[in-house]
Amino acid sequence: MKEQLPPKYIQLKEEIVSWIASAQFKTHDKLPSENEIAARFGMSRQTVRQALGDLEAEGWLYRSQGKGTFVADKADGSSLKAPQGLTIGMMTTHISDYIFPTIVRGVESALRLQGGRLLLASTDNEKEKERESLESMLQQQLGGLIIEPTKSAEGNPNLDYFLSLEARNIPYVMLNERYSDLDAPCLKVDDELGGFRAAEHLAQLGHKRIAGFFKTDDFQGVYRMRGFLRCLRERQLNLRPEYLIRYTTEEKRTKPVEALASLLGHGPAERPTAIVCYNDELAVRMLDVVRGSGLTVPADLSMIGFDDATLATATEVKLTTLEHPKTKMGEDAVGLLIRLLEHKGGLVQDIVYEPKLIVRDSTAPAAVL
Amino acid sequence: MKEQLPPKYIQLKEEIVSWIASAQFKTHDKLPSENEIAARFGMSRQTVRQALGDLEAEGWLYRSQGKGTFVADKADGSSLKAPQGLTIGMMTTHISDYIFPTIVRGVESALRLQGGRLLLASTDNEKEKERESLESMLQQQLGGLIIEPTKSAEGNPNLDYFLSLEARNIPYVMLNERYSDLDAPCLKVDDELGGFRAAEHLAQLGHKRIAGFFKTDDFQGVYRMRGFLRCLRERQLNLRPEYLIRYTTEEKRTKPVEALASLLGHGPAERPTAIVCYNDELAVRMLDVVRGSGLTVPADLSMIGFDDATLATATEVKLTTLEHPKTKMGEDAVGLLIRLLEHKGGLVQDIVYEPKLIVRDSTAPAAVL
DNA sequence: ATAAATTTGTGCGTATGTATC
DNA sequence: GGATACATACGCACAAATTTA
Repeated sequence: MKEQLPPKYIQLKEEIVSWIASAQFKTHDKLPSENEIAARFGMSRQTVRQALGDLEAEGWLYRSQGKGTFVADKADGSSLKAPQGLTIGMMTTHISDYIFPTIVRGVESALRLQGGRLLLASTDNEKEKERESLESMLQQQLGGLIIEPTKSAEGNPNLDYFLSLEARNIPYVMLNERYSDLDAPCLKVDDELGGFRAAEHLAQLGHKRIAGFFKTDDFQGVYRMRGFLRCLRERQLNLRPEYLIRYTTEEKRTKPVEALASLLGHGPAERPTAIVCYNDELAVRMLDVVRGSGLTVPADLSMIGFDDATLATATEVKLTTLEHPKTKMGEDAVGLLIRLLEHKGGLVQDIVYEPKLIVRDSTAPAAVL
Repeated sequence: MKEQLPPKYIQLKEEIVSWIASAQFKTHDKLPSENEIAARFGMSRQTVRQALGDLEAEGWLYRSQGKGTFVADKADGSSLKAPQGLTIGMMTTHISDYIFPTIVRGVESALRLQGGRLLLASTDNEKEKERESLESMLQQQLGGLIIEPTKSAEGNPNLDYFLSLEARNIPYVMLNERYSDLDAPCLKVDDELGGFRAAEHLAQLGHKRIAGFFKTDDFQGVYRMRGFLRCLRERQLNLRPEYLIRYTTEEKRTKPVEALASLLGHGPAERPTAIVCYNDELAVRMLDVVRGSGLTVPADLSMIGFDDATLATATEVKLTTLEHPKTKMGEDAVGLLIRLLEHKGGLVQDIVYEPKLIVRDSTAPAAVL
């Protein structure tokens, strides 16, 4: 069985598109001449011309007799009217987990109203997958990109691709947090305020011994923790060191659960009377821990989560939580992108949502001592 | 002053466009062959090819190896040449709800491994939105389509779009159920078997009075109910008419809940000792009803759901349920599509998954009378 | 300012492969 | 199998626009 390779000119097209997608050649850069490409790839000039001709028709390049071949500016409609309709790319850390599907839903429905299409990819929080998906998406005619940054301590190895987006005048917005080295608008919840309001709610109910569990390998968790700590400080509530548990994504199924079990093992005068959980997903797991310790929520322990996930009302004790815009955030992201597309260059501002407290059954006044 | 004539291939393009504009050649008419045109206009076949190539890129013509060159249907904007890489469209009824995100996730990850892209749309179970999304997707160069049929009693008003897919040799597969008037492979769970196993499990635990709640405006629910009924019949368990509750999507938040509350209002000798719920989403809601009646699961009432959703373990009483392949189904859908793409025309078969019972805490032996 | 070199555009020739009928 | 039609690939020559020496 002979391996069927694609035709040479197709191979060359893919090669050249990858040059553009990876920002090796930016808008209005001059490509090597036809003869040079032919020599380099060991093909005839005619074959090169076929590839270049296709790419020109598809809007990737423009050519000028006597001058050369150049990378087209996809943004200005001169090259070619966008095939039809708008295609928006979206890259989220997780597709199926937690509140992310709800955000995607907002994006999709807002986009459909505009006659647009949604190209969806998941990074699974891995830089490598982010790179693969960026590369794949950039081979298309993208109208814009919505990206939820992949958390990483190692900086931003995919910066090239984002520069390529800018070079091609493709606008992009970020969700939940931003890459610090990129200057694009960001849609986020005021997590510091959320953390503060969570602690404030418990404090107003009379709780003194409040523990906090925060995932601190992303900014969301860090901000929620900051707001939490600020409230305790302002109210001059003492925070025992063992009442603040920080964990990473990898530890999320073990560390906070074990820590709470340990805390609840102490006597009634020692253990916390309320806890703040990084999000509802953790809070739901914590419910099991509390039950496992023979205690009940909220009588023995008040709990508060974040994000108002579906999970928060699936439980027996409906969770008090802080709301997250989810669907609206997705819709707003599309709206923002479209504004950026229309009058590009206009200055852009972040959209920050103020999280409201949703009081349900998992918080109650502290027992009077 | 010498008159400057346009290049030959431009002249030919104008000539051919005039043929189309004057309706000498109509949509899908076959043009003379390249050699014939070359001879007639006294130019080389290469020059003809250049003109035809341009016209094809501009959407006037389409060409088919071995058959000829034809006038394109300008109405469907499908004429532009493909960008690189594989783009798969997916249309699901709901993007954010329940188990659908997990299926999408399987599709996305399998596709990324192939260097492909996922174009996602939601129909929200509305034929109109399905049509919009199909139309939008068809403007792109699609490699294939994964569709979860939108339920409707009114047949399939979007049939022409699917026929258009077939005309363009774009393979598609269906999830969960099929449009009866379309002949495409389908990936589904054996819901009849699932319904049977659910009832069987309860029967083996000694339950005699088993109620069933099924959403019967889709085939999934109908099959689950059939399996449920078959088991009761085979075991000659009497089913009181009021123990079988059928409801529609619109009624899902009210009818089954009220029905269960009513059933549980009867005395211990009258009320059911076990219930089968259409899916885990309903089961979770039912848990609240049971608690509201002052009863406990599984001591007073055994419950079983379907699909092994995330919700099933978020509850205090972890739900016994029947598994659903979810991620694997998504991956398999991509694999099937790629097989169809490679040797299209090969006969294709449905993929049917056998649902396994997952026993957790919501089912227990019936109390001995 | 002119000429030479470079780069794309036009036009044609040949050969071979592959799909269709 | 043979004929036909389009697809791929390479070759050459010259024209036109632009840049460089």
